[in-house]
Amino acid sequence: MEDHLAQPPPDRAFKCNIGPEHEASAHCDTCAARHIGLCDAMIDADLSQLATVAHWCRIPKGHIFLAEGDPAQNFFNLNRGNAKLFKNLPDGRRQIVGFVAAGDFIGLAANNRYSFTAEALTDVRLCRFDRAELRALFMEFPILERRLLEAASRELVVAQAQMLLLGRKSAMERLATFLLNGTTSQGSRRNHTVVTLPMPRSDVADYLGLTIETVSRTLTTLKQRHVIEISCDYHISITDRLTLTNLAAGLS
Amino acid sequence: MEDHLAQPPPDRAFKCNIGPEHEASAHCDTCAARHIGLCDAMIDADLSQLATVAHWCRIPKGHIFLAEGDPAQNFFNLNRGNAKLFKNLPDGRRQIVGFVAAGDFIGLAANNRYSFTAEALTDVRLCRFDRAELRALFMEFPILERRLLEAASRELVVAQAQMLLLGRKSAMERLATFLLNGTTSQGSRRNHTVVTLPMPRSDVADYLGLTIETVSRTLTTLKQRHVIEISCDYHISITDRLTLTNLAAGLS
DNA sequence: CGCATACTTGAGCGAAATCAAGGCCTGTGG
DNA sequence: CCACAGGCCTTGATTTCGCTCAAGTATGCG
Repeated sequence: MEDHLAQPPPDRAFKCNIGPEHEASAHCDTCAARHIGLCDAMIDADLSQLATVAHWCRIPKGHIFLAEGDPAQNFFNLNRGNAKLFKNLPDGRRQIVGFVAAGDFIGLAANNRYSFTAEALTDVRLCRFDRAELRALFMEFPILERRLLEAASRELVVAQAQMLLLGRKSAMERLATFLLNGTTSQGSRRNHTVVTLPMPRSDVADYLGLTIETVSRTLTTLKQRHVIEISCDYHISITDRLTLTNLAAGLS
Repeated sequence: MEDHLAQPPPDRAFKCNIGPEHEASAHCDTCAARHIGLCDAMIDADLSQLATVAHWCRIPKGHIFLAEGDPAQNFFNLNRGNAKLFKNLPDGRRQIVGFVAAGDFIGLAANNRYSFTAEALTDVRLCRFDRAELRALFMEFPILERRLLEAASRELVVAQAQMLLLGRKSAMERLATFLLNGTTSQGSRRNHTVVTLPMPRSDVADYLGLTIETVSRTLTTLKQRHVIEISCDYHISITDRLTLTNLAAGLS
């Protein structure tokens, strides 16, 4: 009956990797320019100014680089790889609140302290921005703020769709929705679209508010109904998109 | 088996109330200045410029003033009253993604089209801003964008907490969390805090991803355990905050 | 080879949904 | 004034979907 709530997750010793000792060496100009999504807007501006506040770092797979409750000092832009963002309950239950891919920002949803923990799903490269320094830069390049506002708006839309999923959809509807979402970003041809999951079943379960057993059983059912095919655990091909779409909306 | 998804909700005829015919009459200077939360920041600026793009309107209780799927042309700041924001599934299942009170923005979570429907819980007064006009104003007052970014960040934090609730918490934990959240904004003294719910049980259920029966049963249990007292349906007083806090975290 | 990790499958259970009935309040109309 | 209808809430009985517990299988690695 002890209070686990305020405790940091177990294996965040790695956090030192984005501490001062690793970052003084190399500012990431290309990353800063390319991945903060401002190439076009700042084409005439002095990009070196942005580069001065951007520091790159690499996070190995499985490591936590940002913990719920920590002071929100940094702001990240994921450059390469995938990461998951999650919240925990004292007894270990976990909810993944989002997955991030290349180009995504991490830390928008932070005022004083981070509201979630971030863990690398693959080896990850990211740009770190000090929030205070970035804020100073906002003065000079207000367009920066606009981009972040747009990103936050998109995240809010996604979050609301996820609330509908978690609050009202059945296990089958959740899986169908999840699989379809995985295709939109990766060339959505009619049929035989391949969804690549960069995460194990346990993360799918924690994202959809289910258990791994239910995820597994539901995927098996979809397989038996010839809606999907599972080549290996991380590659699922959609063979009947129409049925999957109907299932996602709860129409069958 | 028809497609209800794209259809607007039934009773949004009222939307005309925020159409051109009602708004030419009175620009809401005080509202624009006071409620966009910029008094301090724009103290030296020409507030009339903001007022030129702000139009007030009144929405009677129960009416929908913004529908999921509609082009996101406007942006609102709620001035008085309460509203609920929700998403529907084709078969009628509903998820409330948020409640808004005085001072809150509506429409941050919109890129091209609104991602939810908004309905007045009480008589509502709000400021409407045309997004295009507002965007022009951003050029002059970049601080505006900063405020919106901060608001969006806060909303994201709340949304993520709600995902944890919907995905992983039990009915009792959901209700306890909900009641406690209701107190933070309204003077949270130790005990005997009164939570005023501006919405019926059905909305609580739709917000927490439960049925009205489960909400009712759970509240009854809390009453029987002397954790809360229900004077009337819309006024719940918390008599044992410690127990409620433990219940919210799943500790008992 | 043994072990660990991840996934699948089955049996049984339980929390919340569903179905159904009844109470309480408000407003309306005879 | 009462009768009645319609919301809204509560309570009870039953069902069900997904969870828990428990094997069992496949794959990768030292």
